[in-house]
Amino acid sequence: MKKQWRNTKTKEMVMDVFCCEAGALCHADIVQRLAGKIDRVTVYRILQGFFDEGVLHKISAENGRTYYALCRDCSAGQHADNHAHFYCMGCKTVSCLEEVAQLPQLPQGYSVSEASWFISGYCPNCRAV
Amino acid sequence: MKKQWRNTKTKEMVMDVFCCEAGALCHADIVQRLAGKIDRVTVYRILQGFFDEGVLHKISAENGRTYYALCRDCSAGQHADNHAHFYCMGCKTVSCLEEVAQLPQLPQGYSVSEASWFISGYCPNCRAV
DNA sequence: TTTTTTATTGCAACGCTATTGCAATACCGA
DNA sequence: TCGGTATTGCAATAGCGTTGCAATAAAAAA
Repeated sequence: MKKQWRNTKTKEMVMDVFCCEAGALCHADIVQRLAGKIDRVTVYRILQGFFDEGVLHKISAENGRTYYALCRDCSAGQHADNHAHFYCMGCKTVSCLEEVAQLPQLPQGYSVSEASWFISGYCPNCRAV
Repeated sequence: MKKQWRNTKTKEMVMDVFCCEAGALCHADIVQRLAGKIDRVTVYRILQGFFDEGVLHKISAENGRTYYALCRDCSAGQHADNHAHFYCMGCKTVSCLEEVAQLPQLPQGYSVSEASWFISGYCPNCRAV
């Protein structure tokens, strides 16, 4: 049986952080922005919860950290996380590249459950400097 | 100044493991196969060393672990690691899909330093079961 | 071959990200 | 308002990887 979802102040705070931010955020980002207000373990659980609800999507970065970003183009129920994610080595941020989306063409016999496309480099801003 | 590369028994053992294996291996895989013969820290350093030499390429899996695989299609000096990597949820192995290779088409202004394409699902063997 | 130089190894301790158990607290429906 | 239960905070633990250092061994020099 699925757990009942409950709205709480802590969840609201975390969601606010995401709404004020353009890119993707990792656990440490959230904790830092809400320093002293929420326990770090709670942040882990809330992020996982939002992910389970389909509100955030999850991005495993090369640095071992997990980033989360608001789902924008996800149609009701369907979780469309098939776009690329970009890590800028200049400003050290992770962002979604909605434009870069591609489903892989696998050899015969394979079945795909998830695909992630992770790119690192410099974003237009940092490259110019 | 670059360090001098030295051939040792331990490195040979690690390389043998890769040569006997089709897919990619993570640190724990190597340690397990060489249980009691090499220290775990040494394995980390040897893997990093082989990577620096361009003999192995590195794969960051979604599970947070780092896998390594022999470079096969890499022409001299050039490290061509632009193919996709596949994690089979059945046999829990990581393999290289040399056939699935694609350079990302990024929006104007971005510069790419690295790109990784990670797919999980079921391989032909495990799917059939 | 013997000596010298220095890369490499093993061991112990540490760092970072994330998870689990549990008692106390706060939501939400009745 | 009340009661069941999801949620929170705290402490402890787990997993993967790194660092420091003394001892060892490979390759170059004598």
